[in-house]
Amino acid sequence: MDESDALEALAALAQPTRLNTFRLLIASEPDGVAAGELARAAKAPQNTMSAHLSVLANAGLVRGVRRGRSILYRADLARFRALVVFLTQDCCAGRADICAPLFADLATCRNSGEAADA
Amino acid sequence: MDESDALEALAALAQPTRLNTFRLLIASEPDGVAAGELARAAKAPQNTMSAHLSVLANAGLVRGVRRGRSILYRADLARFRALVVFLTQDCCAGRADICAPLFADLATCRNSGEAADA
DNA sequence: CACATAAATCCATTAATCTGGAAATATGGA
DNA sequence: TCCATATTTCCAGATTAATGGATTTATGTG
Repeated sequence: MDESDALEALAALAQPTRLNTFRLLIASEPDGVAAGELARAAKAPQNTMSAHLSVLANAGLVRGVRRGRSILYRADLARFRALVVFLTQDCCAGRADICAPLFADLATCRNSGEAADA
Repeated sequence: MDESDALEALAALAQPTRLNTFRLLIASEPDGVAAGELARAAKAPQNTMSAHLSVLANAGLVRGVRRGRSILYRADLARFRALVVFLTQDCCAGRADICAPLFADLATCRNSGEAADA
């Protein structure tokens, strides 16, 4: 993930329909959702959703594979993580003091998914 | 940080001059950088940079305070962290399995700022 | 006050993005 | 083969974003 990749990913997510679609796809991992169902969920025409999916796919954030007559889209979680890491590296590089509160914030998120554990 | 805030922040960062300016401002915390120096650093005309700073400021990612004749801009780290948390919550909510690799990725970043520690 | 510096605002031009109708392509079934 | 379904591609109009010249506002200095 270089700067150009990050810019493309940020631009892809900086659009309401695409952000919501991507969130839905993350929530739908690892099953994926067909293009038509994504269009219905977003209340958008099929060709409009297709254009949005193309933007997300070009940014590497989603991928579609044909499954019968449908094309099943899935979020690329590794790519998404790479984006988050790219962003956080800006504040972390040699500046853990600045970045530390981020780990505190994320800790809540982390624990919410773990059963009560050490 | 609601969805609308996140969209504005993403759009603000999805532009080369603004992303680089924001990264410079993070690196310059807590001192800040004057608007004119930011324009020089980005090799952009002063009014163009002013427009970009206005976008970043409206997104809450930076803030400018007058210091003599200059206006000193600083990154709003809390807001930036809120954006990262907003993004990661999508994959973390009840799905720690999906999100776990993110913490592994960020751990490198975390340790790079800490002196060898437990 | 007169002048220089720093940044924002105004404005117009250009470029990019969003949107959706219409047509094309791909798959599966009778 | 013929038809229905699912999705993409093509294309054009409408909206929004980026850019930079000229001007204006704000501040500091002599």
